[in-house]
Amino acid sequence: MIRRTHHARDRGIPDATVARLPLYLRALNALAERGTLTVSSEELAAAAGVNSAKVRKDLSHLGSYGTRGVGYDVQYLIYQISRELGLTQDWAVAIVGVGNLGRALANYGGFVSRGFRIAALFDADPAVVGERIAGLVVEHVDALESVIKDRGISIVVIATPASAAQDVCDRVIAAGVTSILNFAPVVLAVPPEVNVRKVDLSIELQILAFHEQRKANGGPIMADQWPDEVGHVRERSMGAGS
Amino acid sequence: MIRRTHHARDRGIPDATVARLPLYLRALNALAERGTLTVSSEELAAAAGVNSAKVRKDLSHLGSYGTRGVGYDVQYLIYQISRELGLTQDWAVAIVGVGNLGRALANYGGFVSRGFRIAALFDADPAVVGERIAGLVVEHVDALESVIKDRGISIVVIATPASAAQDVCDRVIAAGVTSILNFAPVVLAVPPEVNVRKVDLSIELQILAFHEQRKANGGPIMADQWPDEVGHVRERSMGAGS
DNA sequence: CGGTGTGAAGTTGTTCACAGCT
DNA sequence: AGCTGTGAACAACTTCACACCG
Repeated sequence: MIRRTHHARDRGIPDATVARLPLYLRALNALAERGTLTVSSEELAAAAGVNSAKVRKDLSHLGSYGTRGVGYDVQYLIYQISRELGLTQDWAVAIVGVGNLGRALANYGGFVSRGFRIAALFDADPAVVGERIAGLVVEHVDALESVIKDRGISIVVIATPASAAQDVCDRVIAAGVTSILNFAPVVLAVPPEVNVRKVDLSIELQILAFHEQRKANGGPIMADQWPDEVGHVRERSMGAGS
Repeated sequence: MIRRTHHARDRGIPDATVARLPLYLRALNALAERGTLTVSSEELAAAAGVNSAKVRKDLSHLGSYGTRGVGYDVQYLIYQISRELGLTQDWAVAIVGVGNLGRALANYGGFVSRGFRIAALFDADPAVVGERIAGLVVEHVDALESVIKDRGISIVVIATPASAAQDVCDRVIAAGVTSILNFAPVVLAVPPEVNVRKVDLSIELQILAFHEQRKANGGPIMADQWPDEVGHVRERSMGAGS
């Protein structure tokens, strides 16, 4: 299936490590701004909220960029991580779906700050098309394919309603996009070479609720029954043949 | 012994499983709406985008709710997962920071749909305080503590600028909140009994960029040097030896 | 038969602890 | 002395494969 094992060159960076590199990068940028020149794994770990052994192992996957007895050169490490993440080039990003969330994303400074440039906004609603947001004119989603090709867009953010997401997804993939950030609450079906990351607000809340509930009722086992009026019995209800 | 599974009884559901339950729940709701009565692990797996063995193992952590040879009763499973996640009660949620993102969250229907009720909006900007959004009047952040207590708010969403996030975090924790969903791009420092989940838009993009870059340059090793000359000559290999 | 529930094997990620470099 | 880099132990998660049941 999805195996990312090419006979390991230096380039076999574990997913878990990749997910933490942006965190280190942010911490390093903060340190750099304060004029810090070098940082130990211990300090970087504290700033990123992880364990120091993890920092050292993560960074060792990029190469030996530290100095024993001293630590890591902040600027050098920023450069190496940026390069590894591909942030030394800039990426043209399109946002599809300019509702509340799409607008928030378009106006979100954090995107632009590193390597990412929002190059197009799309919506299907004629009332929204033509509107100017964050310096861009919203285009009709009909133009998706041509704009993606013309502007070299390589990452697409889907911020449409759930019902439109799969269709948009299919179209951008057909247009050659292989990296998608999906905010719609659906599981997108994509071919294996396409990379999808998902951000789902309500799932995050549900996970919090789980832990909150567990904290609340110290552990007693709750009644394992339906509310009475439902009157459900396990063995039934599937009797009907097709 | 920093063991997450402290004195838990048989209800020790793995984190990875908890994170997938909302996914199953959504898939099951979709099935229920189409009138489906039972579902096999294979079908549910397809709908949730995971492997079927994973579905069975995940569900087995909740109890034996399937029927061999048949599958799972959709309604019954919806109820059990909802109960496990704590969605049979409803949770009062506050959003702090009513910028673009905060507004989008306040208006996002997905929250309200299951168990979550947005009970307060806060901002520090006097120009925003008093504004009516999604049926709620934005309150000044000064009222944070009292409103949290009065309305029984148990989950707080932080959608402030990075600079304000830690302060807001400290205050809501002091007011008794132990579940936080953080959208600000900072690592929040919290005591161990507090649960923080983080959603970071720019980190997701950076992870995508990493994979996109790797796809682009099939595998050749790139120049491993500073643009200028920093003179770090790479000298690797000879790793093990002990 | 068809499909769940689950030991066991396999994989990935985390943490420890220390050798070895600066 | 101090701190990195890393084998090795450990822990978590995933997948397999099959006994068992309806």
